[in-house]
Amino acid sequence: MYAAVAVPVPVRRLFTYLVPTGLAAGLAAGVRVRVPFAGRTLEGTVVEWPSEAPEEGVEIKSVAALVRSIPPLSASMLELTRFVADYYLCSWGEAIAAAMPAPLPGRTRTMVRRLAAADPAQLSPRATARRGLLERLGRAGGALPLEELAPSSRKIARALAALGWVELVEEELAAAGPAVEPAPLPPPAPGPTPTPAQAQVLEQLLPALAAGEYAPHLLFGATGSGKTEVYLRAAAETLERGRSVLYLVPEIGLTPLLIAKISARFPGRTELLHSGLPRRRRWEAWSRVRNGERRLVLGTRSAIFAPLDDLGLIVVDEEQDGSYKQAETPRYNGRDLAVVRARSEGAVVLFGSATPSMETFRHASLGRYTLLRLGGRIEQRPLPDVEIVDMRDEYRAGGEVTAVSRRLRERLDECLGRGEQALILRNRRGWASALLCPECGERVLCELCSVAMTWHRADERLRCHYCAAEHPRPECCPACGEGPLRELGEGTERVEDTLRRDFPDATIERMDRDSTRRKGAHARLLRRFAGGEIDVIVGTQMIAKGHDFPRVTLVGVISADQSLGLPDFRAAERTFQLLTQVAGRAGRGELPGRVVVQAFDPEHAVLELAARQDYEAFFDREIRYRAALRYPPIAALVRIVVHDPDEGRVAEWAELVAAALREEAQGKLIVSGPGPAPVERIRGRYRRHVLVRSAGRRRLVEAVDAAVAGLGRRVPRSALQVDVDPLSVL
DNA sequence: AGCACGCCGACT
DNA sequence: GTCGGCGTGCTC
Repeated sequence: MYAAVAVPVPVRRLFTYLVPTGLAAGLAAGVRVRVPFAGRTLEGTVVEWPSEAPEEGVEIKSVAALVRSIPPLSASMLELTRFVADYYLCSWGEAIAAAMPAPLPGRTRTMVRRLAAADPAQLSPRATARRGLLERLGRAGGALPLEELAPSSRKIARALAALGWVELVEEELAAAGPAVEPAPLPPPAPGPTPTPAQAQVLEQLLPALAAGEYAPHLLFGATGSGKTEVYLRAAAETLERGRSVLYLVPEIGLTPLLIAKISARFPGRTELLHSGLPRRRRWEAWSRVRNGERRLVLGTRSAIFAPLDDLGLIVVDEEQDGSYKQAETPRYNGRDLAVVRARSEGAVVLFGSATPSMETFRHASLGRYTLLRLGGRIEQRPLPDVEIVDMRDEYRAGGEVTAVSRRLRERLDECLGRGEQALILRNRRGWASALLCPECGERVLCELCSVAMTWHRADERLRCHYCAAEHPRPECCPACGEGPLRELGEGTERVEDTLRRDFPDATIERMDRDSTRRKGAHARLLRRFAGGEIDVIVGTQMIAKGHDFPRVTLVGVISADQSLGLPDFRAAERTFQLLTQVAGRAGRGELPGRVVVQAFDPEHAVLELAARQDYEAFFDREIRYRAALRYPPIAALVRIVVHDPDEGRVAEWAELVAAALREEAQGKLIVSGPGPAPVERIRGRYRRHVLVRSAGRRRLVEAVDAAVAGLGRRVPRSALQVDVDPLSVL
């Protein structure tokens, strides 16, 4: 009897194992097994039952053990992970690995045990490493776990095992699983009465939930329009009908209020699932869901794989958020998988956004998704009044020009005078974005990446934002030796400093990745702001997400048009979303809001559309641009990055990749490149990319798969990153 | 990915 | 002769 096993290695195929008679009874599709693989033992998943052995020439090994502590994957989860493997072009084993919590270390381990025959005295006097290991084993009572040895010592252990001096044995560790006794569940709490707008949307949504069939919806409503209550009502309805609910959010850290709200509303039914949980907790949570003890999962991207059965509803809040896309293999998009999963399970999908992705809004406008419009802000609060400031006027006016315009200063003055609060968005960390040599015109670049290093004055370090490189500020230009260096571009630190000078009596704090690095710092900052201890927060895009601050009446945006210049087809979309989101922070309470947007190109259509908060006009404009250039969502896109420390090899391999794709394309795909990636070098690796586009996504992915497979040995697979539906091409 | 295998240079 | 460093190619 044979089993086809998916193992977590980047090889897009299954491996066949013999099933020992003793294990045959417990084996079924979806069961975890330990199998010998290339000299080690891996945990894999049985996915198929081939009736015959693979052809000649390979020694078929046997399944080593059945892992009983992990419940088998359900048929629908096998189907979903298989889809991930075939669509995002990774191995099935990698897809399964992404779908489950990371293995707990020490369920089983390999021990190196010294055998009686081992006598260090018989070793050659030069075999110091071997003798050392034998002696170390002796001191440790004869055995050590292989995983505790350094890689070089592992090699020696294997050599000694081949000589018969030590043996490698699998040791089972006691799997401590706390027994959970099911408690009777308290009834769900009633929520607030829906507003008329919410009630109207629910009137359309509830019949879809009652039908119990696949039905995608887009809940389109401004920040503060009350989308959360619609999600919760839909969840209550689904649970009521005995089906389970999956509620996805971009980042769990931003949702403490939501967590509290959901647990209060559905006591005892909710499970939190995200990669920030400690491994053990993650396994416990996963098991509770798998066992059916919890029927509502709130989680981030990877929770799309939550082992819920009879799924009736998937909520994807802030569906446009880039966090739904995984940056590493498998590069899946949780939002897109929501559709795949809902379709196969007959569930309702509810996407929510004030600024939907171009993809989702297009589906809605073509009628593929039901568009649910959630009108006006709660209690009919008006949209904020937006002013666009032309920064060129600041220079024309003469005098000292800082990142904070005269208009923004006036507005801040008024705002603080009324005892209200303000948020200032500057989407760039640090003090100065670059240090420039006035003599030779060079900027201080990272040694490993083709980007300028950022000056962080707070801790006096020059940092690369692409790799870990950092060093003190050079006295003079590293290129020509002249000095001193000039500061270019103002980041959050500098803006914070400027504001402190301009408003010495106000309490001003900064919120960016640097100031929130320490655990709890982010929450503490927000708490102080909510409590009125802070008047102004200056920060990066993280200030635009989550949280409702009723006393914020002013939002300022510094260099709003900067991100429009990025060489990325989504630059306008991202800028529009960020501006709309941050503008939505102004005037959420009783007080009216005001937004000051500073730009060097104030007439840019995207800024004007964002100022009017006119999403649909933005969509119509942007979709025409995407159509003209054949970019998503009009065409499907796959990006292949070739990267390696050797520039020549990258160029050569990228040509091979492009040639293979053109061969495969047969004129039916658009193959662009190869060309340098906009960031040409990261961490010492040169990068060139090829973009492939096509109207039909299935055909596109199959062609890329065939082309990459056809490259065989000519291009090492590890030098390629294949990104299906990339969010950015930088 | 990560492991074995094989070839090379350093060291004894 | 060993040993270990690194490039290549395979893993049931």
